[in-house]
Amino acid sequence: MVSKGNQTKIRIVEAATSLFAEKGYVAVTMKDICERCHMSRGGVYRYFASTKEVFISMLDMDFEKNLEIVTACIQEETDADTILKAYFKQEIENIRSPQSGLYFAIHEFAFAEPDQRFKMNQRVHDGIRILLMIFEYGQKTGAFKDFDHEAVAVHMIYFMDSLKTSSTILDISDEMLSKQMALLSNMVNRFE
Amino acid sequence: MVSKGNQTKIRIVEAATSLFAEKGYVAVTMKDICERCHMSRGGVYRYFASTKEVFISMLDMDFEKNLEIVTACIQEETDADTILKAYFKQEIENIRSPQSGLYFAIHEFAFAEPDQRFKMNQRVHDGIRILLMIFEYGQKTGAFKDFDHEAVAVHMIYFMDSLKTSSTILDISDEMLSKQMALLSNMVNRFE
DNA sequence: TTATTATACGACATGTGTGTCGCTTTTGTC
DNA sequence: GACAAAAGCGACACACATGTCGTATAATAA
Repeated sequence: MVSKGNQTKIRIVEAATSLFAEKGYVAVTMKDICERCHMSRGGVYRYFASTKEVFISMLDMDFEKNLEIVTACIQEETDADTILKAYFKQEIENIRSPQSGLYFAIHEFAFAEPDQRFKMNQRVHDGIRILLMIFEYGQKTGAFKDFDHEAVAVHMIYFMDSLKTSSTILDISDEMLSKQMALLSNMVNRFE
Repeated sequence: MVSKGNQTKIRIVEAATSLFAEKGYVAVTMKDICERCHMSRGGVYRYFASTKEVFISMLDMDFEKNLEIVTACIQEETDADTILKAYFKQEIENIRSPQSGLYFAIHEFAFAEPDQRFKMNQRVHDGIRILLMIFEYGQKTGAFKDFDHEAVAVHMIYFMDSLKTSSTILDISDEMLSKQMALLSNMVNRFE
């Protein structure tokens, strides 16, 4: 028997995702979610007991997707510098996406639900690990100069996070955005 | 006649501030504030009609304080590099402060109240302006190398913001923190 | 001391979200 | 088509925050 319930679950999470992107985490209610996915309270509560559960589900789905994209990106490209550029480009797309409000919601979630903060730490840590892989590869091939890999990785992740989290709130021009990426590139590339 | 009401107003805002630092902006209710400052609903509502008003009051007070500190810092020190270091040091103190949750609350406030986002932009803009002043001074005296002042200022502000905003959520060691400050210093200092 | 006014109180009516539960509808199987 | 199980519904009781308003208390002036 193919479960129809799983389909519904995805439908609910997708509806909730758009809500989280618009209103953040705390402000979204179960009632909102019910309305957005055109279901009754009873229907939604069959699958999720709280917005917290919905959010966790969303995080898990989103995370799988992200990991796929990045690993595909790494295997496809050959030059370390090109990989890094592609990585930056992808992040810029995330910043410019209408869904970018989600990054703020994730922060809010971590703040509001202390028992889930390990997920944020996990997320950050994974991001750092990916950058470290790129750095190591780039240094072996001579594309990158000598620098403190970990510190720079941490720096990039935090900085990107700031851009993503506040993209809904603050205006930043395309020009400034590419200047920022150049600053980051300068931290690893040979030429001054 | 010396107004007692103004004293009470400050008392309310101070109580609310500690709440915002603990729970963020959205999660704090008027009821919470009443309890924290040991006043009745009627008493508090005489001064503020909503948590939004309380928060705005808090922002204004906090802002004045910050401006004073920074300008005092600039006038006191002589060497540009020392000024920058002092600036970093102050920011680290903010990150480590038990009140650091406030930075997240400010983000949440800006996200939740679109009509108040201009205040955030103002805040960021002022931060950038201060850095630009330091940079200009530093370059004149030969302490700093040649670089894109605006881009680096924007970078520092965003990066610091990330550290402050996520300090409640993520762990970062003292060692890593000083490494990060070194990375920022390298963006402006002469030696490689 | 008394009158006046600013300050503070807390009960109340209202609005809104929560989670449950018995019932109906749909789906899949025999 | 009949039956059982899964999926979906929406009314209900409950919890909680809001904002108001008549009353009480404290502060100040005459």
